Amino acid sequence: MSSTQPKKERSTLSATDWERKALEMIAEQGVGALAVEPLARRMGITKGSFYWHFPNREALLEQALKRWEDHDSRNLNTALSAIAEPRDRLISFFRRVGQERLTHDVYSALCAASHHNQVEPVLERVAQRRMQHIASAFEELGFEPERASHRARLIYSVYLGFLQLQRQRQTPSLSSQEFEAYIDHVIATLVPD
Amino acid sequence: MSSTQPKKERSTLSATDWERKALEMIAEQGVGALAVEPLARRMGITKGSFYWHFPNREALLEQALKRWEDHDSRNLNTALSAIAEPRDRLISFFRRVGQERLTHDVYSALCAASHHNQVEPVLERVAQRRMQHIASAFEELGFEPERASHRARLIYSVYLGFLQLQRQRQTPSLSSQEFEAYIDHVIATLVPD
DNA sequence: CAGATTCCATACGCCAGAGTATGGAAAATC
DNA sequence: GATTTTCCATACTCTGGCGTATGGAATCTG
Repeated sequence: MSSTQPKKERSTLSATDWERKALEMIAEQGVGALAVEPLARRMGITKGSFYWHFPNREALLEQALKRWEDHDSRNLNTALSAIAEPRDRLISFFRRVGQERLTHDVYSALCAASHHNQVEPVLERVAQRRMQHIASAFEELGFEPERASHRARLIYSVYLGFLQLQRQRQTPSLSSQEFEAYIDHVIATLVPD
Repeated sequence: MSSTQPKKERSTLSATDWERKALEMIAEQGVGALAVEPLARRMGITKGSFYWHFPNREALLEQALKRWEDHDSRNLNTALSAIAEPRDRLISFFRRVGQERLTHDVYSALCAASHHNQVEPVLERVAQRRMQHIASAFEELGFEPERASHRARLIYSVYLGFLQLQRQRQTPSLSSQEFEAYIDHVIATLVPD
């Protein structure tokens, strides 16, 4: 499928096409399932193409992870600058769990592969950035630094645990009102009025 | 089968020996790394032995998981009956994170493999039991059922998120006072006085 | 002590995925 | 329009783990 729209008849693939599909596979089946031949099959092509664009499997994963991390990082910054009120920022953090499905699924899959050499540093940076984001919101709310960082770690743990329960299919569907009630309880418990 | 200690010179292996080593491997390297030949090498033996005790790899994993789950289930019940005061039960839940290292590491590894066919049902049952345990403690504290189950889910998420951060080596060492301060914050925030 | 049983070693066949080598068709370039 | 470049197909080799087949030594049993 031509992602751009010049009249190409042979519709050739680019490296970023591979990276995007790679992220899809990671989201659906995990990092371990990201194999060259299955991925090629899924794209209706053979691995001859793959090894023209990438030196090896490792390079693909590297690029895909970078792409994902960059996207996530930008997301965080725009979300941070969009909402002035720190309390609203925190609330939006919880409510945002339902949005950006692919991004969250990828993150969830990465968490499940946290021991992987290439995944580990990515997870570390992302978690650090996000927790920092939350902690500074609490500082704006008047928490002293240590207390703010504790609360940030606590809240981020809640998020990670939620992803885990979601992987286990032990969480109410995101659109249900059972879910809404739970979120309300979380906010009431963890975000000061 | 004498798993007792009669004077045996040839020191033959039993199925439970394999299961125990399997749990060690899972704890250290994850479910995916539980392979027959590497496991046999690790035990200083060949897989000829393995396939005498088990029909296949799947059976080993099944047995090992059952062993782990039974152990965990007993642990929960004794912990439940040992402490009368519900508030103390909750606090002990958090403080217990440092103990029973192997059991926790196994659970953490299982979480990382939550999509695995054989692992999934185990995780589901274990999480259900534990959350139920927490929820009933909150009911004893006067929470109405829905609120109690919400709080239980929240607390269990904190625990799961903690395990995740631990896998990422982004958690202060369990013996540090930084960790103690964090635990205190968690208890103060989530457990009513 | 002869035979049966238990436990393990060795040697195989099988399969999936990684990476390589090479060729070829289409498109771009001159 | 001839050549070069781009992109992909095909056909290999190689590696690691699964499962099987068979034999052999130790141990138990009658």
